[in-house]
Amino acid sequence: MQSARTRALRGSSQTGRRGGTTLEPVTPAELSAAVRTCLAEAVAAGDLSVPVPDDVRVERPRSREHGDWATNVALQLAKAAGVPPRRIAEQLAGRLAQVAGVEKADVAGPGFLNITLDAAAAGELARVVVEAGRSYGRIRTGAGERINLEFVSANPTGPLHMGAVRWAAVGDSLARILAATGADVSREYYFNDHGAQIDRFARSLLARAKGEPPPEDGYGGACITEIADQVLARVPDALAGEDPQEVFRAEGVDLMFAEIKASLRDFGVEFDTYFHENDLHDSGAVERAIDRLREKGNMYEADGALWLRTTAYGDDKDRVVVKSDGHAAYISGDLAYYLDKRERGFDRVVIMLGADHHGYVQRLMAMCAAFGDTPGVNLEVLIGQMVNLVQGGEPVRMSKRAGTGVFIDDLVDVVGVDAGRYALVRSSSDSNIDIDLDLLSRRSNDNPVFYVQYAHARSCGVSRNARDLGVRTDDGFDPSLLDHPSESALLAALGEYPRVVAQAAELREPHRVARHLEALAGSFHKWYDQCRVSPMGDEEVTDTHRTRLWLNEATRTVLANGLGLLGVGAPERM
RNA sequence: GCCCCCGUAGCUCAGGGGAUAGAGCACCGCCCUCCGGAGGCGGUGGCGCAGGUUCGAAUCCUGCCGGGGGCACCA
Repeated sequence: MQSARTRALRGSSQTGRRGGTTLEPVTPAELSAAVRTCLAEAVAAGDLSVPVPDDVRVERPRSREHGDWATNVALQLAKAAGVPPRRIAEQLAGRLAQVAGVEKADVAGPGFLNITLDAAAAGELARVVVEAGRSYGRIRTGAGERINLEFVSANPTGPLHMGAVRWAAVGDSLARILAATGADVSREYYFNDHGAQIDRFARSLLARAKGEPPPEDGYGGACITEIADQVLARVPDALAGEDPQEVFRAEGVDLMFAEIKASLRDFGVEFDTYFHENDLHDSGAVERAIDRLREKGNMYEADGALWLRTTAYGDDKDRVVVKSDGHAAYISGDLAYYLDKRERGFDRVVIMLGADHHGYVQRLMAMCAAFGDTPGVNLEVLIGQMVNLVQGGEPVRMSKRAGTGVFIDDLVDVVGVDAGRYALVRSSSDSNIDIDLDLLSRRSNDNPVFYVQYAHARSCGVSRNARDLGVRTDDGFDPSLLDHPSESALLAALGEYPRVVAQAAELREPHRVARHLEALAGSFHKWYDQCRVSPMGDEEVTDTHRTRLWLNEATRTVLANGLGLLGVGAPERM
């Protein structure tokens, strides 16, 4: 009987399993659809009178005893329908048990529906994953969206400190995840080369070149010395010219920017566009944005300054756009920049900012509305919390002014790109995170990236070994043989992966991918410990070996795809 | 004073209303006769406090306490 089922599955696969009308539910999404269909049938048959939800959540229960998958849909519907939850669940259970591939459906507790798939249906997922390969986990939930994702955008007055590095890791990963949902994503760096802090930077360089102490409001540190020296090397008579500060400004910003770009590239982060703030002021874009807002009736003059009426859109006070001295205020650049992005065709303008800028969110949203756009849709501002440096349990103060702190290249030098990126991306951006300098300097392996990377390397090793011993995936795939509890758990983790990607994209939370990979790696290590892929000694190669090799390949695929979304390498050996 | 984020195991952090709250590190004890022990198994140990909503709250709401970050005609 089992072999008949297996043959049927193989047959259906060859004729295009995914195109069939009587699909066995293999992925959680398919199972969810099956539950919904059963519900609709029960309603149509008059056995139940409840609204049928568009989406039924099917989840992996915490405990194995509760089956492979579970849904609380009966509990959700009970109140509105005025029907006891267990009765709804019982109706569903009866119908669901008839669905091909479902071994049993049990009602538990107040009205949970616990579903157990037969091993063949669950194991079929291994084939789905392997055949999809790199595209497993690439979904279509974001198809058609044009997203401009701006992140880092640090001022070119020094190297990138840990806070900026966090956004480099998180932003780049988010871009990869959004792209995996089918969205057209453009990475952008707003290069702030206009305004007073650049003047301070220039004065600081000039002072250092002259051997004078840094200006009161200026920057210090080794970096300033380096840049000043490089400017002098590039322009030997920089101090002799008519406007030495201008030379140091232009050359210094140029050098600093090149250094930042190089560091980011070494960190695996490349931007599609580096946008210079100066261009907005030079091109007349600022004036155009102001004109646009004036047409909308949102500008007014008072006290010799030009104001944007942001209070009309939820801000707590109006904002000065052109100061009474005639200079453009900082926000003027943001007005023009936002308009520019929209005119370049982006539906969604997403900006990642550190918590020290959160007070700016309200006026940005007001600005978006003042243009006639919809805040939260056309403009989204993601606020991430700060990185704290800790040494010996004590906080370490960072100061850009003084040139102290830990910078991107320091991190890469000490722990490498993979461990650095992973450590920064595995936590929610809503949390402050602590980076312990002692841990970094000890080069210890307690970064969970190794746990995940090792799982990938191990699966590569398993694959190499099995193939050396003559195990092939060409034939012999019999998913009903994947019936060990550790295989069921591993298959479940593989099956959840696409939804994790979708959720990470929707919530803009890349850490969910990292956490899921850790869970997947855990399931894999357990499986490895309990189920051999390669034959032992002079043992014959059987379908069990071959089928397990499929599962091994499927795991390796998902680990590699997931690490790819984090911008972390998936080594074949460690 | 007002606004945002956080408070979960000794430490660093997960847990977008669900069943017995998890992982890594640290600590204790096991597993090397075969696919890599950077692993597996077992143990110790926790939701800041008080109310509320709910059949059900770490999760949602309110207040308090504690930590972090903000509240410019600075950028």
